[in-house]
Amino acid sequence: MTSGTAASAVREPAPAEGLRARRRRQTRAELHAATVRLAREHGLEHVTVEMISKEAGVSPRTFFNYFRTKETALFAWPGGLTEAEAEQFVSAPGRGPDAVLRDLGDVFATHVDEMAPGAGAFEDVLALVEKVPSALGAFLAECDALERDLAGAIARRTGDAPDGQTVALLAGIAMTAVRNGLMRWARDKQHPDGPAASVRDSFTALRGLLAPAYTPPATTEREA
Amino acid sequence: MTSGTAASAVREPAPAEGLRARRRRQTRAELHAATVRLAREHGLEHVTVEMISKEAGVSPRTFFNYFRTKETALFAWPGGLTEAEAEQFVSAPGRGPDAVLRDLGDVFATHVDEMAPGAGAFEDVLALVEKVPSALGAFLAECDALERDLAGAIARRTGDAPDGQTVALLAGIAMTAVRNGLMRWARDKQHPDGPAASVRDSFTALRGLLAPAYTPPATTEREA
DNA sequence: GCAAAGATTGCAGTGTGTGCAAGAATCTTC
DNA sequence: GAAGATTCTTGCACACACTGCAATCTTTGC
Repeated sequence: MTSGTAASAVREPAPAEGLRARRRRQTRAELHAATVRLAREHGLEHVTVEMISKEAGVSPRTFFNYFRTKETALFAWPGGLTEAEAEQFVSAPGRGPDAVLRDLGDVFATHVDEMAPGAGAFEDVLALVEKVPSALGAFLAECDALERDLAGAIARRTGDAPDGQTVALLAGIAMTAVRNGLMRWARDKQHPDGPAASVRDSFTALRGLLAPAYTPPATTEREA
Repeated sequence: MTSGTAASAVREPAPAEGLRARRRRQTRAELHAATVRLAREHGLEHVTVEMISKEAGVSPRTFFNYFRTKETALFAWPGGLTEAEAEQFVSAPGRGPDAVLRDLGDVFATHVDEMAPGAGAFEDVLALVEKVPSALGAFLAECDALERDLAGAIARRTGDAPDGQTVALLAGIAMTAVRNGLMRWARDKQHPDGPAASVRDSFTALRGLLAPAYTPPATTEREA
């Protein structure tokens, strides 16, 4: 898959991404995939870095050029949101908490959707997070990094200082909803529609919880 | 410090706590203290389990009978709230989100206050959490455990199911405020009153954020 | 082409974390 | 109080995680 057939420059003049960067991205993805696959099969505690790197076709030493630990290799989602996702969110109208949370629900729902195409591996990773303490720590650290990114985006949208208290709290609350949605889905599988629906559900519940006076109008509708 | 002078049984009939449990609790505390002290002095990455155990007067092997890793030894706060704290919170009046969050602010403010008597070590540990990735993971995992405990208490108070969505979200939001208060205090040292005041502040900001229609009475001195 | 920059790898070495079994301290029961 | 059951400590051995260094090879920029 994705192999051979060096496509002659038809539509891809490789603008800023050299061959080097491409390969690097690829081996990283391969290491991640190998980690998840093996953890799924044998349980993370019985998977060694040696196995992973062999499975991915690189040396054990190389593994550590890509991931600090076995656990961090479980999570491949990029450091934060896409350029596009962030831009869309930032430039959306409304800067009150409710509007921000509404849009964040959308953003993360689509984000999760794109992130879990097969969803098979995603599911297993989340199950692992609940089971293995070290995996939990890595997962939460990853969430924390995402939260910081998120705070930046929120600040850009509301015009607040990036390190302000309000911004940080909003980001934290949003990530709480994301985690809640993901974990509930992984545990109860109560949303056959997939994790994205579960995340969206958590955001809805969150907004309902926060402003009982408001009771936002049935979601769905975009405010001008 | 804390050495010698085996106090003859004057006022301590040791009702339900045997000598064994007492010693166990003590060496645990000593290992924790040694870890923090050494990490503060040399930086966590340069502290080995061997150093810690030597400092605490036990064998390296014994260290692992108490803590799974070096990092977890940084955090000594017990698994959750005190019996008393929990009881008081559970039986307080009001079961809406705002009332719950208000009381949780109080609970955690006092909890943090009791936890950080000297506050010297506490401060360093939080600074470490921001600096060392592995420490961050351990810290967040610890917070997660506390969050689960908290969910139980909230459920007892509101009468909801302990694993319900609303309960989980409330607990997550509350822990977000706690973390925010602690980290902001450790970073900016903007609250000379100590971490408890900072945590309280975060809860106030959170409640103000959630229900803008409410605008809880006063308590805010400053605005961003 | 050629030189700078970057990636992979082997090797050696430190440190983490676990299973096991022997020994010492504490608790139980009579 | 003394024997016996628990529990804690510790040393030992071992697998594995992770790092620094230096050699080698590939990509890149000129």
